[in-house]
Formats: sequence, structure tokens, C-alpha cells
Amino acid sequence: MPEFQSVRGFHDLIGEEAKKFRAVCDLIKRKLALYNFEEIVLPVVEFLEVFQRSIGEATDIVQKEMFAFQDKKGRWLALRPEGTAGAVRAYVQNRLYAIKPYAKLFYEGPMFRHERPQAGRYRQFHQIGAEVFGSIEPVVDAEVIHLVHEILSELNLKAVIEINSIGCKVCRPDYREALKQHLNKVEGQLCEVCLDRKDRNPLRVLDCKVPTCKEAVRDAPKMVDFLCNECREHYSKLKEYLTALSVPFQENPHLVRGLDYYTKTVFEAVSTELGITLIAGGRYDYLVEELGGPPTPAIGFAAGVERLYMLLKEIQPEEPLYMVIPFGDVVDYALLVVKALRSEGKRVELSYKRAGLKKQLELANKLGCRYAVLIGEEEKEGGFYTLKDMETGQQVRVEFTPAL
RNA sequence: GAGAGCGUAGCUCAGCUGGCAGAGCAGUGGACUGUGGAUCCACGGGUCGCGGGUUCGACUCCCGUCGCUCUCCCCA
Repeated sequence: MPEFQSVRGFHDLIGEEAKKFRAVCDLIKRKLALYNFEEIVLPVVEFLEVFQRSIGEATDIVQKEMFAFQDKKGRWLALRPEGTAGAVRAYVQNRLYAIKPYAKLFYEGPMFRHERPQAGRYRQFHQIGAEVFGSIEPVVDAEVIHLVHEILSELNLKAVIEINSIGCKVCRPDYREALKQHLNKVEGQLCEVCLDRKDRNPLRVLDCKVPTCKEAVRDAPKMVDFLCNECREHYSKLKEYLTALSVPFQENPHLVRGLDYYTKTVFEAVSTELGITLIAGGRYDYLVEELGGPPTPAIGFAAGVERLYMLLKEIQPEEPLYMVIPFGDVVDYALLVVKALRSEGKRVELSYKRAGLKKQLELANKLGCRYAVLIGEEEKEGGFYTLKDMETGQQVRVEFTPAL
């Protein structure tokens, strides 16, 4: 056991893992650019209240998963547990609503949640999130979910996209009541946690995994049957558009999200392989106003980078690697060859091992080089280098005149 | 917050009902100082997670502790 170790739930990404991590980020960012999302670089720390107000006081994230601390003036700050709250705060603070009719923003970076680590769950993890502010049109929801679908299929990951509508200020209270009444009837079957949730946050009972709760909730009234005209219309338009786009989706009337700010559309992309959520999001039409901005409908999603890259099988092969091998008193000449090759855009490793040709070829092999560039006295004097193909073993003489 | 499993070489792991700490891979060196890949030979490498207990003797048994992994809760 080493004397110093990384903190629980905080990990180093090395070699292949780091490459996969980058591959996922790069792909998603390329996609976001095609949809014309603009990057916003956000702080990792916000005032605690930003999260309490947006995520919701009663949620697990706020109640027990935040890295919260006081600064020197005694103000409560927190490491961000998710990105939307900060994005909304920035949108309001910088009055982005005054610049364009609507805004499409994305962010990436680490998020922090103080919970027990396990497969696909870390205390520091990374998300790439995107938010659209300022449009209530269901076509926006469709575009966002389409984007999620494209990301998944380009990464070659199998997942089902589940969607639901959880209504708005107008219709949700009625549903809540109806659901509560149903839950009271089946009280006896509910687990301990759900008994507590029943009055505080009855919707959450819907996606409890305890078998008896699932049973109890089977015949519960469904939100979709209680939607007001506006929400019903919104939801059916969304489905219509998704179908037109050939985005496969599955309606899940029990899909509820753990954050309070959601309204209308919610969705989740669940890995068929691992059963964990890869990408999730939804509409949050009151949050901007809640954080002090003008009434502004919005929708967004967040992709869990670790969860995506851990499922990645293969990544793009890298550029072929050249190793320049000087043997004898020819380092000065070798340096010029290295410089010239790199200026041609080639990926070049100069051998840092002072040894004979044999040892250095071994090294080139270990580092996975495609080509070795052999440089001895002969090459230096003759003004050339010997290019060796490490796969075929063939060698060619390449004339070389150092640029001045 | 609740539960389970595991900590032995850089890595993967053996090590029996207590009796000298092991293998494979990796690494380093070498007949070969201008030719590599699964050729051969040699070598280095350990607080057996840590602390205590039982014992003539503990990697092994017991207690504690720390760490890792996984599951539940919840979530990306």
C-alpha cells in the first residue's frame, strides 16, 4: 500500500482509459457543434443555495451527497453535483436572455457527489451537458433527444431511450393528489422509504425498485392521463417528431427524475448491457425564474462520460508512430531528422536510450512503433536516413538535407 | 447510511489441517557494438495492507483497523 493514495471515489485515468475518456468527450463535442451549441465554461464551485434552490431541498443530492464547505467569510459553498444549476445561474447573471431569443449552451467538466462509489459511480465524475433556454416548442425536446440518440449510436452503445411527461404547475398537483390517494390504499405494500416518500414526494414511489412497491404501483393512476391540454399536446407532438426522426423510444409512465426542477418531458438513456443510466435530462420551465431570471422555458441533458467510456470497446487507431534511433555520435544529425519529420506532421519519438541498434529496435518494438528511422555514421556522412518498416522489416534509404 | 467479498513482487495470482515467501508475465543485463518481434541464459525485486492476540513458531487461526471492489438506497 503506497503512503499516499487518491481520495476514495477520485480516480486517475491512465493510458487506454484516458484515451477512451477523450474519445467520448471529443465525439460528443463534435456532435454538439453540429447542432450549433456554444460552449460555456462554468465554475466548479457555487454558493450552496444555487443547488438547494434548483435541485430541491428534499432530494438526496442536496440532503446527503454534496461536498459543501464554508469559505473564510463563513459563506456556504459547494462543489457542483450537476451542471444545470450553474448553467442557469450563469444564464441569469449574464442576462443571456437579452441577447438572443433563445440560447443553446453546453458545458463539460467534473461533478462531485459524496456517495458510496461502485461500478459506474464515482465521487468525482464527468459530465457533458447541453441546455436550450428560451423555447417551449416540443421540436426542441425532439432535437435534444435526437442528439442523445445520435451520440449513443455513434459510440456504438446499446441503450433504450425512455421518455415520459411529468406535467406542469397546472396538471401535476391534480395527479399528485390522485396518486396519493392510490398510495394510501396500498399503504401496506410499501417499503419503509416509500412510506416516507408517499406524502413528501409521491412521484418518487413510482420508480422504487422494491418488488412490493412495484406491485403496489402497477395500477396506480398515470401522469399521462392527467396532463392538461398544453402538456398533452406537447407530449404527443414530441412523440410525433421522434417517430418522424426514426428515434426509437419507449414510453415509461413510471419514469421520474430525482431532481425537483423537471417539468413536462423527462427522458433517460439506459444501457441495455449494464442497466445504468448513461445520459438523462428533461425540461425545466420554471427554473430560470426560480433563480431570478425572467420566465424562460428550458430543456437540457447530461451525459456521464465515465459510464460511456467504460462501455466503449474500441477506439480509433492513432497515427503511425516513428522512432528515430541514433547510434554512434550522430545525435546532432538525428535531432534535425526528428525536427523535419515532425514538421511534416508525423508522430515522432526520438529514442532516449543510449544503446546499440539492437536494444533500440527492441525499444521501438515495445513502444509500438510502425517505423524506425535508423541513423548511424554512414547515414550522417551520406546525407540520408534509413527508414525501416517494423511490420514488414523492409528498409529504404531516404535522402535528407537539413533545412537551414 | 446498510450489507457482502477481497488485500502476498510493477501486473495476474498460487501458497493445503500453522513449519525457510513462490510461479507466469513485466523489468534489467548478457555470446550479437548496424537490425526488433512468443530464441536462449542470468539477475534484481516483498513491512504477505496495518496493529494486536493465540502459539515454540502466523501469509495461514482470532480480534480490531485501514484500503479496494461490488450490491442496496440514489443517480450521470
